[in-house]
Amino acid sequence: MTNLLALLRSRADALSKREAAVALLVLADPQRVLRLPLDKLAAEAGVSQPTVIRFCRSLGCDGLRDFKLRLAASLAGGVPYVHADVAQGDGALAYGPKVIGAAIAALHAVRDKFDAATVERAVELLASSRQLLLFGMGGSGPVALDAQHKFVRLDCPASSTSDPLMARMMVSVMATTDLLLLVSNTGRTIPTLELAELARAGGVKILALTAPHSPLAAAATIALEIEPAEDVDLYTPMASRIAHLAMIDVLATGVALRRDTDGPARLMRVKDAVRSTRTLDR
Amino acid sequence: MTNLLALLRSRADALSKREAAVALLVLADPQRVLRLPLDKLAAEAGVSQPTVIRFCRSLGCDGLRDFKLRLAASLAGGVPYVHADVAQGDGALAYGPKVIGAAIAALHAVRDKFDAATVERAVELLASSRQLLLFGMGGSGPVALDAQHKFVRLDCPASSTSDPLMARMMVSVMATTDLLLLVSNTGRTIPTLELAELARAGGVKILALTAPHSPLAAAATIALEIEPAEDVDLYTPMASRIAHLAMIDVLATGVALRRDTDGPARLMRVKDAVRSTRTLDR
DNA sequence: GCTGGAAAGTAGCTTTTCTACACTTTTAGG
DNA sequence: CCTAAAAGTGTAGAAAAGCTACTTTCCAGC
Repeated sequence: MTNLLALLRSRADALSKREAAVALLVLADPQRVLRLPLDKLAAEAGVSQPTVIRFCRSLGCDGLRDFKLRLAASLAGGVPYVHADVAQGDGALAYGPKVIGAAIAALHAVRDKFDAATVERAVELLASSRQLLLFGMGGSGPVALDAQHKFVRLDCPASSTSDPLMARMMVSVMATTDLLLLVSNTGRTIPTLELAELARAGGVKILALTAPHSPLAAAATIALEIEPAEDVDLYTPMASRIAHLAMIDVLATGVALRRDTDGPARLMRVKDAVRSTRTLDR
Repeated sequence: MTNLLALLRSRADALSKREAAVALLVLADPQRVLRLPLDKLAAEAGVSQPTVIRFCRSLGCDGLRDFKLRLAASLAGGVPYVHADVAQGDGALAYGPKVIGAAIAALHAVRDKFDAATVERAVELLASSRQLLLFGMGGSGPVALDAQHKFVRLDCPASSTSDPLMARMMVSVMATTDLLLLVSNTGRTIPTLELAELARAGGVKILALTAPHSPLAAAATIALEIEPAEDVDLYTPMASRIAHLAMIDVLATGVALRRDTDGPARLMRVKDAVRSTRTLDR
């Protein structure tokens, strides 16, 4: 299901003269077209009713009804968050939704390219390892830390660090039943790659959350590949880091589900342990 | 323009018995409902045609036509990511998109409730402070760390910690031109609240990223409020944490734009500094 | 200028949606 | 416990919207 408006723009010249008149009307004010019935629509475009129907069919719709539904779907969310780069003059009202939109787009991309088989294997690996070491530098540091937080909640012994030296020490004493989870947006961060090498030498399995076709992806036992969305727009930093976090969520969920019998109870226990640090007064 | 499916879920109990039957049908298979005409729809739900119409009106729509258009809009993006709780038997193919969908929904919520005025003020505050201290505990720790990473990139001196004691020491020596950014999902974490108190006593301004109507929101100079989505579903942890991160992105973007003249150049410089840690081979 | 075919329009028909009104069930008050 | 109002639900038929068969118009190539 492609975006109808995008389709319309791209195929506008493949339409006949009168049909193009309808297209013009649609592009001018799509919201309005949704409310207009066939006869008014035809009148406004200066064409006959069947021409409007034919226009819909030319776009691959069943009829006007179907066309309107698809148009509504294309219009959802108000502002299309494709191609909405932040610009110099933007106020908060402009750049806020744009930045959030970029994050949403990144998540959509992850969902569309979601590779269930690989995730299953990754969860398998996570659930069966004795302990976890999480490592990420720079922007990936918080991601590793977040993952630690999640896995500890699920009763998987997990440590995280952003210090390459510390990480090397920890990896050097890891057993083959342990797992190293490496996070790197580019998959080309040298200390991370060196760490992967060290782990391989010691027979420690590696799960990588990184860019496809990167050196890190190649070095990993299992690679969860996420297309980096950086550098597209200087002002929309790190949309792909949100994608990484979402993937961590997915993994944690998978692990939680594997421990199915007492999984919920375990989570509850962790929640209870945290509760006493909260106040209830208003 | 709210999401119709979300609205339907929330107001499901305000409907009459027969109308609820229609609601059930819609929730069970929204895509199908779009294609069904009134009579079949009524038949499937086991109610009369006017009941279906009344159901639509109860939801604030003009009629069935309008209802369908809105439903189509709500469904845009393929899988309906409301009402998609992770269940025990789910495989990766099922829970993956659900978890990601929950994150997307959280971001949509942030975008819909986006308060530009407050963000403008927050950016103003951030841009004009001498230095920044970021604090968050538990799940908010990584968020604070991430924010530090972002603001340092933008040449705002920023530190972050999850250690309350350390934070207290740092706050006690902060000047009134400094800013304390507190992150707390619930807004009820006691150490965070105590830290806020300490800051207030010292005249240090507080920017809070937290739940609306929470004690922390009340204690802050400026509160960026984000509805916590936790506890709704045990297996979808921390969707609201992604919302927090997105808000950090927005703030960082705002600050970057304020430094408009040499903002891009500055960002470039940071990118260059990082580049030498990367390998290009392969 | 004629002809074949594509594009557009006319008019009427079907489907779909909606409304007016009647009946039933529930609720509140005496 | 009965009654009356109110809310909920259904029946039937009117109104609107969408669609199709067929006719007319336009245009390119012979």
